[in-house]
Parts: sequence; structure tokens; C-alpha cells
Amino acid sequence: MGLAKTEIFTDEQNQIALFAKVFGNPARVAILQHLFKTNACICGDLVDEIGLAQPTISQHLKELKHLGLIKGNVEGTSVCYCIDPENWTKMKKIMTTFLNTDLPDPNCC
Amino acid sequence: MGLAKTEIFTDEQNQIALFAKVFGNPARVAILQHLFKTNACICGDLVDEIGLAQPTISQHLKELKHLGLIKGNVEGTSVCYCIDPENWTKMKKIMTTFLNTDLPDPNCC
DNA sequence: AATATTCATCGTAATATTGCAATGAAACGA
DNA sequence: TCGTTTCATTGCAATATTACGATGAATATT
Repeated sequence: MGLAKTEIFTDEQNQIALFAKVFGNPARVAILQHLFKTNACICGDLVDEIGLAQPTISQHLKELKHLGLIKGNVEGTSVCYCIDPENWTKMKKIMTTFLNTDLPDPNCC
Repeated sequence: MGLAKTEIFTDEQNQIALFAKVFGNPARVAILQHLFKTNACICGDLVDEIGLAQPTISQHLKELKHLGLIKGNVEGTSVCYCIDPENWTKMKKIMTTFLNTDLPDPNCC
């Protein structure tokens, strides 16, 4: 297997899982945090900042881009990546709705 | 590989990744949502609610429990699972802090 | 005591993920 | 034009994940 049975879940549940999965690797978290911190767009600086090989960073960027959380612009030989504000906001809404579900009364177990 | 290089990241980044990873499967999202919805604790009802085999559900519950997000109480032959409010709140704080990072000025790329 | 119920654990097959070296492709400078 | 820089892509090895059948352990029911 190694493959989730997405058919039996709601679109919302699958979407939450997809977003969460992309945050499930510290390298991608670090990339996003760096993109936030530098505000300006960063390209291969990420390879220096984070201690991973260039193909590895490139692959993580690809996944973040595929989900729409970042976008990349070519600038000469280098590529400039940055957060996609609209999609980030959409994602945030979905995730926080899930996380903010009201806690049940503690008189449970 | 198949293994993230956790040594080169901060504790915060690794913790975010760990929490996110557990939400990265729709079955676990569905389990948590059901635990929230029913308020009362649920055991093997999850197997009926969600369309997965009992060992599969049991394994997902184990992972959620291992992270501390839920706890289980034995009640006769059945086991009662519920959200752990304190740890859920702690997790929520960490995740929302990450998600709520201020968006950079859009004059980027 | 014998059986049934409920859940955990083990073992396994199929697939996914992670990271890297090697190699391409595109744009720039000398 | 030729080499350099920057990034993407490919191919691979190691490991992780997902789901399930078979089985085990514990409690309840008869």
C-alpha cells in the first residue's frame, strides 16, 4: 500500500491531509520560514541557509509550488521564490478551521 | 533515505513537521474530527464510521496517542479514546504560530 | 468452562518519501 | 563562442508509510 484511501474521505479531510503532508518535513518548514523572514524572494540562498543539497532543495520547492503555496519567477540565471499570499491565506483558513474545533468537555475518559 | 535530516533543523521546525505529519493522512483527520464531534469517547465505532479495517484504525490511533493528541481508557472489553485537551492546545499554539507568520509585502516577484 | 467481543500486535505487500550524485538546460560574462 | 553560474531533472538507494489478514490478549456473556 503506502497509499491513503482518499476515496472514502471528504474533500475537506483530504485537503487538510494534503496541506499537512507538505508541512510534514522540517526542510519545507525551514524553507517557508526563510521565505517569510527575508520577505524578498530567495533562490539558491536556501541551499546555503539550509544544509541540504541543491537537488533536494529544488525538489522541496517543487512540491511547495505544486500545492500553490509559493511561486517562482525566473530572473536571469537565478530563480526567485516567494510565498503566494492568496493561496497561503486560503490554506491557513482551512487548517485553522480544523485546528480550532471546539474542545469537547473534559469529562470524557 | 526516506528519512528527514532532523539534526540540521531547529527543535521548532522538527516539532511542526512531526505534528503536521500526523495530520498528513485523511484517516487520522477523520478520526480526530469524529472524536471532536461525538464529544463522548469512542472506540471501535471508528471502524464502522470510517471505512478502514480494524487493525488500520488501531494503528492510526496508536500514532495519535504516541504524539499525545488523544488518550485511551480501557472500559471492559472496549477502549475509549478521546482528545487530550492540554496537548491539543499546546499543538494548536505551535501550529498556528507557524501558520500566522505575517505575510511579506506582496511586491515580491 | 466455553464462547464471543473488542482491541492490539505481528508480519507482509505495495507504494511513497527523502536525499544525493550525475547530468541537462538556460542565461550571463569574458 | 566558451566557460560559468544557477537551477531543474533523472536515476538511484535507503527507509517510511499505508492498509490488511492472521493471530493474540483481555474481558464479558452464557
